[in-house]
Amino acid sequence: MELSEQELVRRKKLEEIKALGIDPYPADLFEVNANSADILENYERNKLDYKNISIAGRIMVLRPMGNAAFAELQDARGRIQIYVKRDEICPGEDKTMYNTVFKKLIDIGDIIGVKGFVFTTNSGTISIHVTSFTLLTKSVRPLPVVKVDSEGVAHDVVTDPELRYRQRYVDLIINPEVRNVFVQRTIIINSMRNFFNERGYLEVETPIMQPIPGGATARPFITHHNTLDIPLYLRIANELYLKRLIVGGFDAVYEFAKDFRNEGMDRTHNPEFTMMEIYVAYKDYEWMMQMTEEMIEKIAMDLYNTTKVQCGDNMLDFHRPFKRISIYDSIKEHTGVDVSGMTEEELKKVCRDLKIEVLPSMGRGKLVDEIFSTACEHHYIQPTFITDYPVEMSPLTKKHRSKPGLVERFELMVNGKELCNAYSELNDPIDQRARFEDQMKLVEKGDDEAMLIDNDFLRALEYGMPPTSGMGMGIDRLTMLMTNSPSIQDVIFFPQMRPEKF
RNA sequence: GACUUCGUAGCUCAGCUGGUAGAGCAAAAGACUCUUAAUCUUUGGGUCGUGAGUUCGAUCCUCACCGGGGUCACCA
Repeated sequence: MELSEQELVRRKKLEEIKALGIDPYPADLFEVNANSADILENYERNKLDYKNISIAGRIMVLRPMGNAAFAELQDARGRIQIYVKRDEICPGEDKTMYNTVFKKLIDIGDIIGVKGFVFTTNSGTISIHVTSFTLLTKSVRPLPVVKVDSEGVAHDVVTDPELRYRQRYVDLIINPEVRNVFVQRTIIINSMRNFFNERGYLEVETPIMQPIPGGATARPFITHHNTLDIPLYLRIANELYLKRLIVGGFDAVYEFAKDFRNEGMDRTHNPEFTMMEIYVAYKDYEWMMQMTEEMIEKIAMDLYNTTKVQCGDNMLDFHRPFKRISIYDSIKEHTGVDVSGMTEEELKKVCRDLKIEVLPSMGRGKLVDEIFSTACEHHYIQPTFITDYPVEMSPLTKKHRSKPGLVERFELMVNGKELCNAYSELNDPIDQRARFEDQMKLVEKGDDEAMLIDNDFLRALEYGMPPTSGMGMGIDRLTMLMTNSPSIQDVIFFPQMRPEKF
């Protein structure tokens, strides 16, 4: 690997630092008793508390001016200006620490610790007057420099997605709003977790490697266990395992699950993604709809203290209750066609009229799903529950209590996209076996994503699962909505990419 | 997987109907003890993504490949 001019210079500085007897990567802890945000917020009110502070961070800007210098230090909470005066840090005859170490050997990107006191400069900037500093880490690779002018306009912002996603650490250092998106992601997850825990629901963990990939229709990743000498699949969902736990007697379980689907990647799909699934016994999908809207409203409040969230050009409002419409009514509303009583052939004609490609492997359920996706889905900007799907596209869902041919299922649409999927869970083991067998027929027709029979799951249902409602929500997509991020890559720290060549 | 578009200094970007490249920041040397996109003087830094072809000559045109983005397909 050939080094650039600047990398060579920094390595040379590293040697000079060592030659001066300074360890560029010291082992000693550096005691920190302050942070940038706290100082900027509270110094004016509480000046006495900031006479003797110790703070550490990365140097982002250097403004040397002869025998004094200003610099900006970035810590986990923000940035603060420091003021380094030669005769202050070098009170004696030996001015090496300032003239050589600080002015010549310290670079943008280096991590230092400083001790001193807070003051306000003549031009009104709260700053740290440094009395001593310690090099904590020498950086040997030049950091992209983004400068912000007095009007707050950033210059030379690094927007190159390749650099941002491959070197997320750099993205996080130089683009402060990126950190915030990920902090908000964690707030969302914590908000959800608190919501469930307050209700006494149990957070659990279930297998990621599964012998039969079930609970969803998707192509799985396959791996191999050497000792057992069997194929194992990375889970596409954890639904069937959580339901086994309901059979086992837990009355409410949930899991934030990493799921894996071996399919295309785009702005809304990453091969590994996070899904929250929850199952609550003795409830139905009507109850689950209410819980879902309550939970999402709370998440918005926890994030922004309002139910209104800007997302692209749309102002979303998560104020309860959300609108509800059945999938057939929705199709009727947006196409003028009543598909509720149609046969497979009639549905295929509707698809062709809407210029939807019809494949032989498509059954009734798939056709209705295609019609809805094409003609209706994008209309639902404000949160809307779509309810009562055809039985053919919902093999794990209980048949509707009053509408023949339908199941008790809802999906929540927001900003024209599906955000969650939920239903009254099918707990009739005989019916469940028949549904699996129908899925096998789809497999024979060429549908390589249809579900496989899970005999152990059926055995569990035979022991009896109480009436249960379950719901799954895409955490990445929820975070995209809530943080106004147009790409899933902006809400996953390390999105999947083709390996880089070095 | 298909189509489309992009790849020039550490970073952000110019450039050329084809004559082997410029700026700002960053870097180096010097000046400067309240700067804040600090300023001033000087200097260095590039096999123009990789490979092939066309041409007297390619960063520019053609093809292939590598990597990224977008649209579509598949899906959540």
